[in-house]
Amino acid sequence: MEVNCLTLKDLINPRQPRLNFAIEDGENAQKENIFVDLSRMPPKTPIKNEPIDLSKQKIFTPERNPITPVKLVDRQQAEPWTPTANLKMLISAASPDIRDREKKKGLFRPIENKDNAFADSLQFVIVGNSPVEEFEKQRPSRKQKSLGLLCQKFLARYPSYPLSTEKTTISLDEVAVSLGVERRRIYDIVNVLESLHLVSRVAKNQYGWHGRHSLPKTLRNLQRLGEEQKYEEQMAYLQQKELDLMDYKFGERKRDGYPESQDPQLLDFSEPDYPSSSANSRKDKSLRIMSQKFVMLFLVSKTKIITLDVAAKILIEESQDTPDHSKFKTKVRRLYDIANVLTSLALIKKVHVTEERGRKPAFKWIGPVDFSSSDEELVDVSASVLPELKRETYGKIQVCAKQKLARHGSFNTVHASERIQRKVNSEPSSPYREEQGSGGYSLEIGSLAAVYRQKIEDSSQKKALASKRVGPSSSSLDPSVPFPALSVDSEYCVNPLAYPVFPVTQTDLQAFSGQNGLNGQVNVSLTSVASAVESLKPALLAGQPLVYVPSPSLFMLCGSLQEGPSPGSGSEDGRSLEAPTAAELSSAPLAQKRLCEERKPEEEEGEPAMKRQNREYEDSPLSLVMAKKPSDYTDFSCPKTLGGRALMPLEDTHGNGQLPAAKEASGKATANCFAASEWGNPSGNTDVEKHSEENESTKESSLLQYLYVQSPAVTSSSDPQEHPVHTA
DNA sequence: ACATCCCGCCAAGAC
DNA sequence: GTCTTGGCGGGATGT
Repeated sequence: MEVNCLTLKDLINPRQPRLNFAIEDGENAQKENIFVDLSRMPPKTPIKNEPIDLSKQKIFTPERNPITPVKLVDRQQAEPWTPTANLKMLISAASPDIRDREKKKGLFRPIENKDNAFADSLQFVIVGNSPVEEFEKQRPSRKQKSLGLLCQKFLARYPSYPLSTEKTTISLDEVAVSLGVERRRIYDIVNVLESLHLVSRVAKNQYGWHGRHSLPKTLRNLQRLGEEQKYEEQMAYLQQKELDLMDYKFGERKRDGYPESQDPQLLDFSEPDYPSSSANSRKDKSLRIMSQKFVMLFLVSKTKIITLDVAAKILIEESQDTPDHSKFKTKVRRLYDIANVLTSLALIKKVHVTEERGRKPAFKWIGPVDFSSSDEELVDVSASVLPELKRETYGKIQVCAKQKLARHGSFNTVHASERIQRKVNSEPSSPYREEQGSGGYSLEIGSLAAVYRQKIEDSSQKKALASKRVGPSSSSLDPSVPFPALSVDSEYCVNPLAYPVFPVTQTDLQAFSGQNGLNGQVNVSLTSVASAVESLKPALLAGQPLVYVPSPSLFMLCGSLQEGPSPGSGSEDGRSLEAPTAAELSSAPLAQKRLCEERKPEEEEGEPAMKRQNREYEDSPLSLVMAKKPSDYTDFSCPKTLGGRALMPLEDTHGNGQLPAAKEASGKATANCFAASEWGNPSGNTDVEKHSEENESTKESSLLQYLYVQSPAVTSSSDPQEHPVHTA
C-alpha cells in the first residue's frame, strides 16, 4: 500500500522499524483527534495533515488484526512504548526533530503520494532526509486531500465485486493509517458507502466490505422509496419555487405546488423511526440517511441532475430543521461530502446547471439507471422504514445464504436492530485483503474520477468538439427531461467527460489478477483513446434518438458500447448476445484493449484514474474472453431471486453451479458479469440513452433540451468539466 | 465574491 | 471514565 512508501521514508533513517513504530504508535496512539492536535502543536504550517503515522501501518500492514478492532493504542503498547511514551513524544514534538519526522510523515502520507502504492511490497527503504524538504515542496494542496480522492483510494483497496469467498474486513484504524488521514474522514466515507450497502459495520472499528454486488438492488430500493416519497415532485416544486424566490421553507413549498406532499412520509422516513434503529438519535439523521436520500433524488429525477441547493432544501425539510440559512449551509456542506464519495463511486459527476439566475453547482447521476431487475426482495418499505429495513432485509438474506454472522464478539456496539443488520451484512470474515498483496495496485484501482477528468480534459475537449459537430444529434437532449416544473434547469452543462469509471470491473479483475500479479493498470494515451472513441461513437449513436455523447472518455464509450443497445460489449455483459454489429463489437473491445495495453507502461501519480479506467476496459475485454454464458447475464440482469442476496450468494451460486474447479474462473466471470450489468451502464451515456428510451416523461420534457457540451476552453482548468450551455 | 470542503472540536453513545 | 462515532460549522483554499 501506499502506506509503505511513507513508512519507508519515515524509516529513512537508521531508525529501526520498530522504533519507528513505537514512536509513531505512540503518536498514533492518541486518538485521531488528539493526535491531530498534537501534530498541530508543532508548527502546523506545513505539516498539518499527517496525523497518522504510516510507518506503523506498514509494519503492521493491513492484515493485522482485522477482526478485532485494534486500537492504535494497543498496537503501540505492543511496542515498548507506554502511554507515557506518548506524552514524551508529545513533548518532544516541540523539538525540531519531531517536526521533521512529522513532516516526513506528511509527505509520505499515502494520500498525497499516490505513487506509493507499491511501497508495501518494498520493504523499508531508507531514504535520505530529503523527505522533509520534499514535504515542504509537496505540501499537499487541498485538492489532494479531498474526500473524493481519499475515497478513491479507499475504494481502490477493495474489489468492487469481491468473490463470495473473500470477506474483507475493514479496520477503520488501519485504513485511516494507511491512507494517512484521521479516522474522522474514514467515517465520512464509510457512512456513505454503508448507505449504499457497499460496506456494513461489523463491529467497533470494523466494517465488512461487500462491494457493489448489491448496489443495483440497493439503488432499486432507493428508487422505489424515492418514488414513494415523491421526491420528484418536491424537486419540481422547489425548482419552480426557486424561480420565484429563494425561500425553501418547507411549509410553503409543499402546499403550493404539490398538495400531495408526502412530507409526513419523508419525515418518517428520514428519521423518526426506523424500526431497526432504536433511537433515531443522531445516527438516524446521519450522513447515511442523507446519502440515501440524496441518491433517491437522483434516481427519481428524470433529468438525473440535481442541484445542491435543491437537495439541501429537500433534506432540510425532511429533517424539519428550521430552514434557517445556517442549516442550509451545513446541509450543503454535507452534501458536498456525500457527493464526493458518490463521485468517486462513479455514480454521479459534477455538472453545472445554468438557470436564469446563474450557474449553479449540480450533480448528474451517471450510475446505473435501470435496475430493471425486479426483486421482490425489496423492502416493502414503508418509506419510513426504508434504509434500515433494507439493510436488515438484505442482511437476512445474506445471512441465510451464509449463516455466519457474527461470531465476533464485536457486535455489541450496535443497536439491536442495527446489530442484526450489520452482523448479517458483514460477516466476521477473516480479513482478506487483496490489497495487501496488491499493495502496488491499490491506489490505481478504484475509479478516480477526479483525476481522470483532469487528465482527460484535453482529450475530452477534442471529443467534445467532435461531438458537437456531430451535432445536436449526437449531443443529445437529455432524454430525461425534467418535469415541466423543472424548466428552470433547462440548461445543464455537463461535462462530457464523464469519468465514470467502474471501479468494479477493475477491482474485480485486480482481485483476480492481482493475485496473479496482474495489474490491470494500463495507461492509454489520451489521444489514442480519443481516436478510438470517436471512431466508435458514430456507430453507437446512430440508432439512438437521443444520445448523450460523452465525448471525452473512452470509458464512456465503452460503457455505451457495452450497454448500449448496440454493440456487443455485450459479451461482457452477456447482454449482447445479439451482437449488434460484429464490427462494432469487435472493434470496440479491441480498441479498448489496445488502449489499455498502450498505457500500461506508464503509471503515474496523477494517473490512477486513468489506470483504473483502463483496467476497466481491460476487464471488459477480459470478460469477453472469459465469455460467460449468457445465462450469467440473465441472472444478473434479473436477479430473480433477488439482487439482494446478490453479493456473495450470487457468486457462490455460480460457483456452485459451475465446476468447482472452475470456481475461480466462474467467480470472476460472474463478477464481471455483474460489473457489466450493473455498471455497464455507469457511463452517463448509457443511462441517458436508456432513459430516453424508457422515459415517457421525456416527451414532456422534450420541450426542454439539454445539450451536453464540452467546454472548449476547459482544458486548462483543473476541472475542465462542463460549461454550461444554454440550449433551451 | 463565491464555491468547495478540509479540519477537527466536541457531544452522543457504546462500553 | 474511556473510546468510538459522527454532527457540525469555522474558516481556509480554489476559482
